[in-house]
Amino acid sequence: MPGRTRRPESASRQGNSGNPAHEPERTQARQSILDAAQVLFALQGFDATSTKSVAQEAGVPAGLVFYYFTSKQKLLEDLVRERSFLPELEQILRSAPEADPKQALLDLGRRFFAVVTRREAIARILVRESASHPQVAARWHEMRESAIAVIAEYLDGTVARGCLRAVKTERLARVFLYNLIFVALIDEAQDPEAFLADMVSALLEGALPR
Amino acid sequence: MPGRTRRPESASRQGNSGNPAHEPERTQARQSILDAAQVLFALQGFDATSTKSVAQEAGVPAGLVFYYFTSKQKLLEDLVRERSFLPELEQILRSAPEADPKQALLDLGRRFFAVVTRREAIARILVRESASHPQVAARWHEMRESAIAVIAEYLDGTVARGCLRAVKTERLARVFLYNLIFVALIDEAQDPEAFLADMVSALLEGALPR
Amino acid sequence: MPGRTRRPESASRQGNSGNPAHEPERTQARQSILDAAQVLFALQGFDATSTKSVAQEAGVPAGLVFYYFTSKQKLLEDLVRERSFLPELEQILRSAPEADPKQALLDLGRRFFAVVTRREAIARILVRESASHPQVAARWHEMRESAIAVIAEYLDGTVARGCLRAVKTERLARVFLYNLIFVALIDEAQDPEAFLADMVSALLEGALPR
Amino acid sequence: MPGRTRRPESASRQGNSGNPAHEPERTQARQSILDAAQVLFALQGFDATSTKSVAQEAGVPAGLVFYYFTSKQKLLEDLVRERSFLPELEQILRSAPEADPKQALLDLGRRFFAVVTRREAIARILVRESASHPQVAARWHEMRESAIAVIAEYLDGTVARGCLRAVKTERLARVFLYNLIFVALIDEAQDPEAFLADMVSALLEGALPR
DNA sequence: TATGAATGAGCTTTCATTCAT
DNA sequence: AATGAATGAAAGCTCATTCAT
Repeated sequence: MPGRTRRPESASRQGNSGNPAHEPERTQARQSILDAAQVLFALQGFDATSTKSVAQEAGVPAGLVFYYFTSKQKLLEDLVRERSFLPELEQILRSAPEADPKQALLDLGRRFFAVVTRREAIARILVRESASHPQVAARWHEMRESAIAVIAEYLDGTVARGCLRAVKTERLARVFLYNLIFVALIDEAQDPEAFLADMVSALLEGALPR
Repeated sequence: MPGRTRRPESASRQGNSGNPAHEPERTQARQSILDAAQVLFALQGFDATSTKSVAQEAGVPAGLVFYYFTSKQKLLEDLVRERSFLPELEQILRSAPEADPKQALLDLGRRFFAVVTRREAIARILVRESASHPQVAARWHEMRESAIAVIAEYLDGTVARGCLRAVKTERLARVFLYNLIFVALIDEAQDPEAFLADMVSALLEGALPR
Repeated sequence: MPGRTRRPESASRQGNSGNPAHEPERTQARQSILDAAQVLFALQGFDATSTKSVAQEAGVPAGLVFYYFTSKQKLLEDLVRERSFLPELEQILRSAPEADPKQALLDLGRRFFAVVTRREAIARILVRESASHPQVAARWHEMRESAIAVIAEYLDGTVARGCLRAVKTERLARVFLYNLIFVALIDEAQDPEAFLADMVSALLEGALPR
Repeated sequence: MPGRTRRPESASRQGNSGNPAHEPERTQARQSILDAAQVLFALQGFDATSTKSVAQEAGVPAGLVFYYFTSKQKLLEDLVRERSFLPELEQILRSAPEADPKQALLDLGRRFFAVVTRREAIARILVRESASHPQVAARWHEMRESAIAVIAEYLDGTVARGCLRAVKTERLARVFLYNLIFVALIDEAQDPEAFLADMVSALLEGALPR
């Protein structure tokens, strides 16, 4: 299981090249540790993952974990800080088409699923460790609220254009996102696409007879 | 903090009388251990709670935990099995009034919040430990699906009476419940009552212009 | 080096028999750990002695050290508390003969050397670890002051009987004890008996011409 | 707290000019390390002080400690060798006035206290680490014996001048010094000046009735 | 000459679990 | 049926030391 060659999504995500290589964030070994921690914390949980197993999975000596991160706790915090997918999420939600609301919401939902799928490990860590780690909870909260703000902003525009009634857009965005999160990370039995379609219909059309 | 006399909600919940009193399930000490585990697992998480601290909080000798539950793992499983609030939840959701849909959904939501608040510890354990413990995940899943079934059943009646359009009631119930769970157990910053009102409006009236 | 059978000075020192054997202080294993700690701390110092080596030298499993003493620090504190030789020292200093002052002081000195030699390990620990451990420093201080008080008390009697000039007896006792301690525990190159004789002469007769 | 610019008493103490400036002993960084080690070893003890913290306190890169001293052990040995205050002590004890014995001893005592106070850190290291480090013990022993020799030499002169009885001057000097050391470095509760006065009186006048 | 990243052995401590009584 | 003393594996973390540059 410990693989020396696999490194999922770290190197590619860094776009800022050109700075001196001795910036700690750029060390190969450090990234390997973050990669390993990401996988193992998501899979087994923070408490059930030993720092030794992280080092092993990363293919580095055990002492290096503490050399780079000081403590296991800080490893987690640095992980959720540096591997946050909030920028990615905001960017992808912002580029929503100005199409009709239904298509737009479906599109937003699919983009959300895409990001969460790509960054599933870190997303699961956020959900799971929030209960024990205030710092993680803060990130998790920030991420939700930011996403809701972006979605609400889009809805505001739609309302302004007369395509939507003057509903409480923040609340609508919240309900929308809660359901996306639930399906993506908590209730895994649901088919995301089908659920998304039905949810969007429900939210747009309402259940009351017209 | 460890109290010898406090035993919140255990004894009263057992309705099965008639069986021999020396059945282990009915032992006072056993119940104390479950009570303590419930509180500590919810507060600190399963991994971060030692069996010793459970025994201490329960006011029983340390060996008794393993006498009654064989292993820490089994203590958790027995806990979520015996302290399930599914019956309570089903009963309270079933007694929904036949009033108009809006009032009914608001009522259902409030009842749900009431049950979850009363059984908060066990609810948090279900959410938190699902990721690591398939047995817990199964209970957690069963609980959601059962509640959704009850709510959908009610909605079916409403549709039959012509008070609601012929929507996919199971999906509507699911969206409804997901949001309740999210607000009750995950996003604690939200005011449940206000959120509930807006969510119900959204689901019933739809966002599209009429 | 680890000996299973050697247990220097513990069992013999306990005179209070008759109490239930499950008093922790009386456990054989616990005493073995204290014995081992006493030897190793004296020999290598507290910091340089691992709890594992203490357990090994005591012939008990490593976990037992923490079962009985909670922490390495507490092991040291319990050690200097339970193995204090203050009572022994006070008793032996009190039984000073009423003979002439010179013989009495020589006698006191020899008794002191005898006690310190018999309890050398713990005495060295007191001296050595005082710098880092306030609790040990407190014991060490208490021991000195108590011994000084006993000696001064004797000198007071001698002064009252006219055998000594009305000197500051507490100071004289202090000077006397400081030298004894120095020779017994710090400057090991000195021959105690010869040093004692000369010191007593000096203190009694004075260096000034008469 | 770690100061880059503070360097208490090192540079000034080196009187040996004329040798090539690139002798390691004269490096600024090397002296900073010795300064830091002196402070930290005295404060926390050798074992409890990490080489990293020494480098940090000295404001030099961690690797430099081993570059200059090879090992932590050797750092200690070089420290007590190079920072010995024996020359200082001998010089100051030698310049004793030829006044009457009482004044002379009081003066010697005060000078001793002055030197030890000024070089307190190194003095504490000598006392504390002697038990574990033979090399340190040797220095500590040498220092005592040298001081005793100087004092005894003075006393010999006094005896020759008829100001003192023909006592064993080496022994008298030893008792005198032991007490000074004890008060200066071990029993910190004592007021040095008052203790000194009483001790000198005791040693000169004797306790026996005249 | 000087540096700081890297290493791994070893430390203290915790804890689920066992078992004699 | 019930207990708590006992165990040892494993955890997080520290640190003297090395070495490529």
